Amino acid sequence: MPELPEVQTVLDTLESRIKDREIIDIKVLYEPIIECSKRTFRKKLIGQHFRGFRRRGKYLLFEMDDLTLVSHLRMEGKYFILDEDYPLSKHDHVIFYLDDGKQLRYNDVRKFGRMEIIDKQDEYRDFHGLGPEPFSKDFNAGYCRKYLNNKKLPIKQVLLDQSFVAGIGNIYADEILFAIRVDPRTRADRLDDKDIENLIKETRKILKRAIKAGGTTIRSYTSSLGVTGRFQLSLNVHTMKKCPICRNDIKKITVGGRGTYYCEKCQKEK
DNA sequence: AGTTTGACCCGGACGC
DNA sequence: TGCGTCCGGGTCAAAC
Repeated sequence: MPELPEVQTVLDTLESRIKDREIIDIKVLYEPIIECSKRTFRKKLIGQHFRGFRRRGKYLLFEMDDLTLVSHLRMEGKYFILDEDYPLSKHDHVIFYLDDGKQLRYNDVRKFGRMEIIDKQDEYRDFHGLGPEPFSKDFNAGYCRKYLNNKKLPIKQVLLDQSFVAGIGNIYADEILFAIRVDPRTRADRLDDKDIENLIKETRKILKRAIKAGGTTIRSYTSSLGVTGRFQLSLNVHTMKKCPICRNDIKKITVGGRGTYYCEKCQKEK
């Protein structure tokens, strides 16, 4: 499931492939994907060009001439850039016909992804109640301390809360907590100043490393594989069998309804 | 009133 | 072959 680094990779890839292309037609094959009506969607977007490619949390923001097209991939959303004669997949839900003869196809097995159109001048700061970007200066020790102080939920659950910090999903939450040696079930308000400092530092380090790994994907990108943003992640705990540090078995538990991997030897509850 | 939980949307994967 | 169950990101309603 695409998290911040994957979304960034998808955006970078699409920018290199469709920047300044015009949408000359649109087919919506599965309507619930788009937040507005098919008519409105087509009317607003046909004739617009892909000018800017930005990200907010896990949202892709396509800045067009007069509006912004927002796309969320949720679980399995993917974009493909294909020739018009390429066979349609049963999971292709929205097709953008581009002025160079290519098609941008949105493909989503789970049909969980969503697209919406927003005004261009909308500020993305409060977008969908998202918290600060992990790389922004707003995501600092003071902010975290204040946010976590009155949270009794497991820290893992708070990391997944997009209003705390934007862009972290299940995989990176596990990796971040492993990196700072904190048990995922630890009450958020029990993290001390050192933990918080580590949390910020490791979050940035891990996401940055993943984005960098994504750059490799862009270079090796082929249209038939789709712009998935997926790449070989070097994971330490998530879906792992053995702890890379102490070689003990990695435990799998449920925290806040999510599958959670951790090492009971290396990650301590506070 | 603010915080936390849970249902929902889907279909592939997996177990029996 | 065929059921039933599980999984998950974000939203929203319900419960605490």
